[in-house]
Amino acid sequence: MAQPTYLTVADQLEAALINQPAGTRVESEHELARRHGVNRLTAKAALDELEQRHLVRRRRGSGTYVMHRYDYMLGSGPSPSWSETVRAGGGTPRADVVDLRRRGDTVHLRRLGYVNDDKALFKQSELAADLVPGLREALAEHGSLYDTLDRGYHLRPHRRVERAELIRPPAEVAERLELKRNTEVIAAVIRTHSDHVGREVERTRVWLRTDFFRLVVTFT
Amino acid sequence: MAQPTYLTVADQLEAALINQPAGTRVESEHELARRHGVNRLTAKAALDELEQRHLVRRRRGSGTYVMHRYDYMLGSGPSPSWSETVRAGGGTPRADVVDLRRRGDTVHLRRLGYVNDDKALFKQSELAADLVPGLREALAEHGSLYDTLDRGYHLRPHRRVERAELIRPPAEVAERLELKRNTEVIAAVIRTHSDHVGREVERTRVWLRTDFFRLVVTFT
DNA sequence: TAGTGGTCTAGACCACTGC
DNA sequence: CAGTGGTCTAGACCACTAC
Repeated sequence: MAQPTYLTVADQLEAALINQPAGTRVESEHELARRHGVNRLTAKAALDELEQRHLVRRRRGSGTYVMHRYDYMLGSGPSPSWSETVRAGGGTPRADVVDLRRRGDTVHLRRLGYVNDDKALFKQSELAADLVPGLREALAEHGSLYDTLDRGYHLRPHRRVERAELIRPPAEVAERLELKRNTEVIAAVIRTHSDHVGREVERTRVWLRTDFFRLVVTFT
Repeated sequence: MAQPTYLTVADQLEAALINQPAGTRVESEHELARRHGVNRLTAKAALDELEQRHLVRRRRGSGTYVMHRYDYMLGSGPSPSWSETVRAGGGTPRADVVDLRRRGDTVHLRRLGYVNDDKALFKQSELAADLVPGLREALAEHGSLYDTLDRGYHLRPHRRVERAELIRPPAEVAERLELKRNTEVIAAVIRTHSDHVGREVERTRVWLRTDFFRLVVTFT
């Protein structure tokens, strides 16, 4: 054959899945193997191939599911927040506070971002404590940090990206995002200035799983 | 065991390779399997793991070799060219003209970039024909396109990145870079303005293999 | 030609998930 | 509990590379 069996199976499956909504169940390794009359390892190779193409996600004990990927847009100008992008693409974003504590003049905030209830990103922010009293409650009310600074504290926030890159994640991030050993993440550093009080409000580092997000950078 | 065998083998091998120069030969699947008393597929899984971590490169019929990865830096300010980065990291960059033809007012240029004689990137440029007469010879003399515009034509070139992203490559690029089906590439669009003649000189699209380069974006 | 990695089979046991 | 994907074995044939 011109092409290995597992790639033929993968391509055929990709064509069948191309218009399926995210979360759709894909047939199991055993079913796929039986249907194509191949060994289970060959069927597994096909599904692993689709996972590497970021088209499906595989979970031990559960199954294989169709994935959608969202563009994480960064730019020298204003760019949409990750949650806006996810919502625009038909997904459901959510963010949970993992840790929030004050040390001196700074509030340290850690949050986990979810896409359709799957862990997708981790954010670590340092905020000027005097500008954000009662942050936990304000976050719970407004959801995104940007919206909280904007509508909760009326700070007229202005985001500025400092750096973005692909890296092998630090141990804590890998653990938090339940990453396999060999996967990279998108890492970005973002500063937010308040046009209202004329000071920097916060500095955020964010790490995003590359199977949920695709990095797109634009310069004006 | 707390960890699968192939990951233990991979981690042990990674530790042994961490300070080896690029191009160093790694033991074969058969040797690795014999030395650890495991099946060849388990040894293969370990080496594939290291390949996914971008630490080695595997070639059928030849062997497994230590890889080095270079940062591809892009920014709103001036950033080093890929060849500078490679040279600074101890590698040897080279670029070959694949195709060069004139259509109307525009010169279409296609080049392949090599790192230590391995195909690593593909560039496609459109230049203002009147500004670069005898381009082929000038390129052969100066090497990099930027240097050619600068020292060959004295155009005082000024590079500006327009967009950078990670994508599944177009078919032609995948073929030119000999990519496996599932790998993404760094894609960027760069425009060069001539401060000397006050016009745009060229527009380049470049695609880089992610096993040779790591995308790093900085904003000033 | 000898050695490499790529693919494939037919089994097996396991950890984990969801009901 | 049944079903899922993760790992592992012991084989085999093949395409390709380097000498």
